[in-house]
Amino acid sequence: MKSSIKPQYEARAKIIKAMAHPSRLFIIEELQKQERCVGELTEMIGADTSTVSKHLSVLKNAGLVSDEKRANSIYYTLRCPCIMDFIGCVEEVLSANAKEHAHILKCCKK
Amino acid sequence: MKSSIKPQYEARAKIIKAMAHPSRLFIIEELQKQERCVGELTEMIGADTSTVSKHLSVLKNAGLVSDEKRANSIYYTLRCPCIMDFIGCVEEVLSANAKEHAHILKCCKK
DNA sequence: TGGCTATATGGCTATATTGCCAAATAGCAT
DNA sequence: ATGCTATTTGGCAATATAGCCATATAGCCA
Repeated sequence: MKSSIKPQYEARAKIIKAMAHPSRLFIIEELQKQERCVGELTEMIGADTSTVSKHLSVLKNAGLVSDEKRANSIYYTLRCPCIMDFIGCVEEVLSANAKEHAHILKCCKK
Repeated sequence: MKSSIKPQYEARAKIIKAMAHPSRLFIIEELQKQERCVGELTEMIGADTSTVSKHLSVLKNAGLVSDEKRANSIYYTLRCPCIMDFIGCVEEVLSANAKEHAHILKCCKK
């Protein structure tokens, strides 16, 4: 890969990697509905607070969410709602995979 | 996170994780333009053939590409072009990040 | 068949990620 | 100031990923 374009792919990969975790996908989807503080997300996910906090810092570091201090909590917001379109595409892949799998099963059964 | 929906997030994360690597993003983008065999991609990326082959198997395993043997090469194709829309969204995030960074620099300079 | 080309796999090491606990920090309230 | 609540950070062990080399496999061709 030409070294001139490599950094661009690395930058993209960094963002995508930030989304590539079940809990972080959950957070993204939840924040698309409404802003949430760490405690709320922690309870929904059911992991240690420190774990959720670290997930949020990964998302923030990638620029996917932003945070705002209010009262004595920190509220997180999704910065780029277009990300949700992508989830739709991922679902398409999943259902295509499921369809193919069913097809293979059907063919082998006879 | 409710255990009933957890598998869904895991399935999505698996697909996204398959894309979360510079070389694999490069492959996805290249295959969107045209199908390619392992040797061609290997040369473009500039890594060991085995490395590229493993990247392709990750993408195939996630259902993102499919392969077809022809002559004495194996040609890979992108299965879900909608993935490219997502790259556009990632670019939006990147440029928003860059803009914010520039903004912060500007504010601190005075 | 035997050799050749293209691709995949096994094995290994280096590195990165995850998730918990414990401890630090920050801000509000008394 | 002191304590309380919310969040972050450091440290650690378990696991996963990346990339190379060497080796295996598969199909074409003489």
